[in-house]
Amino acid sequence: MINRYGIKTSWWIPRLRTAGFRVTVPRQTIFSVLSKTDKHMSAEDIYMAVHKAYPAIGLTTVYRTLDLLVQMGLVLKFDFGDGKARYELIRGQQEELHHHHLVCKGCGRITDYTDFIGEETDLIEKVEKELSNKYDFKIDRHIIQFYGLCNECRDDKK
Amino acid sequence: MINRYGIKTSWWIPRLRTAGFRVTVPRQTIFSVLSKTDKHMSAEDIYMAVHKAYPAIGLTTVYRTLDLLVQMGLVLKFDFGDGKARYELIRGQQEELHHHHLVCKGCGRITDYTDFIGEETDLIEKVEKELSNKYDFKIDRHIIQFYGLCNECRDDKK
DNA sequence: AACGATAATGAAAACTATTATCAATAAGCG
DNA sequence: CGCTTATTGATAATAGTTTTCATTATCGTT
Repeated sequence: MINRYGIKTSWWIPRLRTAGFRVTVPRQTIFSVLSKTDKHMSAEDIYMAVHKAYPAIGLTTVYRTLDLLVQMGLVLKFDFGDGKARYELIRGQQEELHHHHLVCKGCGRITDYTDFIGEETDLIEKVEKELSNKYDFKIDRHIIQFYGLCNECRDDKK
Repeated sequence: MINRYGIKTSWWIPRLRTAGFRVTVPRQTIFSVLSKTDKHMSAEDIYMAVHKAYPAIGLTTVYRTLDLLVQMGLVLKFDFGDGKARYELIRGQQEELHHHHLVCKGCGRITDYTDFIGEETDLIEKVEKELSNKYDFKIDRHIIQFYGLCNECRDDKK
């Protein structure tokens, strides 16, 4: 379905409404950009993409909307050490809990991986449980990131 | 041994010299601060500690020296999501490769843990190997962090 | 011990990502 | 359609870090 602004309505709209927020053009546009990519975009990236469709939308609003989406639990915010935050739409429950990355230090390319997640998940859960006990911590989130060089950024390939 | 500035000489001094760098008062002072703590200090923290002994040492030099130490592989730089980098002296080889953290989102307290590292290490190595193959990535570093609330920052303790 | 080349330093300015301010705009209810 | 007020966009402000550049200090040589 298309609304009066020519933006496709989405399942998250009712969630916005229910939470007492207004459904606005910027919010729909930003969500739409996130929903159409598998990239790990920065606020600036998203701003530029959004800008193409609606040049009037400002960077401030992009930041505010991203915060909102993170608060609502629809988007994950990551830091890969290059000084800017990256945002990624959550597409499934499993993905929310175990979302691990492979980061190329050369080109900055980020790869989500879901392989070996089963084994990892088991161990992570065990470690979380034991750490919680030993250090009396209530753990609710973890980050696992591998850093290295992708094939494009290596020159050891003869 | 104590040098002419009253600073204890340290094993890393020869490494500095060998790498062609000069041994200076700021560098020794900064290294000394890092070597005497088990905290995860920010550049500002280190600057303030260093400032007590040598008020003339500037923040810029602290940043530069920390970069140098990271480049030399003597210090690890971490990001725990509060907008400032943290630095930690590497004390052993094992520590360099598997250095995992527990971060309290309330007070920001950071705990190094070495428990379960054995099991973790095995799995991490396996995952690294398989990811390297599958995605043709050369992995040389990883980050594992657990986020939650420590006992002090929880109020569910009756 | 003094000299001299130049690496290292410190103060200040510049930079970058992000956040706060505030008047103008527009969503959604009646 | 109009009213209330959440939301927006432009701008300024902030915080951590980096760059610039003239001054200082290290260390091999005298």
